[in-house]
Amino acid sequence: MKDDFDIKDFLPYLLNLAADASGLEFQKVYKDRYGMLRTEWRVLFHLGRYGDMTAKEICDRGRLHKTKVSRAVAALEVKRFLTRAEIEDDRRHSLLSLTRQGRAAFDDLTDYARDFDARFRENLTAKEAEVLYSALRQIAGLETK
Amino acid sequence: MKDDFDIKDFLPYLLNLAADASGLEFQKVYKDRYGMLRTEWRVLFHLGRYGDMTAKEICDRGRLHKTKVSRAVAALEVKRFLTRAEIEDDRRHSLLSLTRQGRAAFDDLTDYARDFDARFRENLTAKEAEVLYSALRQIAGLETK
DNA sequence: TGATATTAGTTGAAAATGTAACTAACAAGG
DNA sequence: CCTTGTTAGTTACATTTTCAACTAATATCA
Repeated sequence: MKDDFDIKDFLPYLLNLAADASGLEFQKVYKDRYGMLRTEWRVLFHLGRYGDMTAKEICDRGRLHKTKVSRAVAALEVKRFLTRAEIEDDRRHSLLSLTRQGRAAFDDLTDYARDFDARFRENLTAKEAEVLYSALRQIAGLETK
Repeated sequence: MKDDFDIKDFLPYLLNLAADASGLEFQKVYKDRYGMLRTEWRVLFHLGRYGDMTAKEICDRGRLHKTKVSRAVAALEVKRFLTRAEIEDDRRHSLLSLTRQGRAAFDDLTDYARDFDARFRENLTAKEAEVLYSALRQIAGLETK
């Protein structure tokens, strides 16, 4: 029959609902505690986890458009979560580093994220978690690692 | 160790990446073929699949905010994909119905969505698909059906 | 029945996002 | 060097989303 297809089984739709639902709780945390936007949290995370880098590197690693990163970096700078340092031999870009305050926020949010993820995994068997995460990575276009 | 947690394993992040990636191809279809926005497609789908209903019902079923639905309905009406009919005994709301054109767009897009989903499932075993879809439904807060 | 509350839907302003055009610095070939 | 092209990042503008306030219709209940 033709009308048996339901949007609730349509993968992109389901993924969107799940992404929205799962992100809500965490969003409240970085928003309420630090007044950050999603992109700001992502930029903060990349610097905290992988060390100082340029905006370009964040774009590439985080699959973020340069205008988004540019604005997030500017906002994080105003809020004193990061600083920029000119790079001597190429003044087109600069190296971004977390401030002490930025590092503290990163630690706090990362703790929260880790707990959140662990809590979620408790509802799954090891096998299920493996299937879920690996499928998501594949859909997201991340190498299966 | 403290720094072993990676954002790429963080569920909300992974879900967002996957949702974006999976939605891209389909977005092009409803956008290019029918000039629709995401919310417009969703509204169209609900009417096509579940029959005539009010904007309020679409909000509830689709978990959409009323302002989004209001604007989507207005846009779909302008494009002649749906019509409104006053409800006699309660003139606060009206019953929305697809036009012939709206129905045709629904059929076309639904065919596409069904194929898309089938194509994706080909990469998974039955067991894997079951785990993935059921986990997503759970995260999304949909009853396990 | 008349005051108050609730519901469906709309509208306007503010915030966020996406797109394209732009600047400044460097690179490369002649 | 000097024209042309590329790269990093910013800015401006249009489109979307979000939030709060609003209107109109109905419900509630003293």
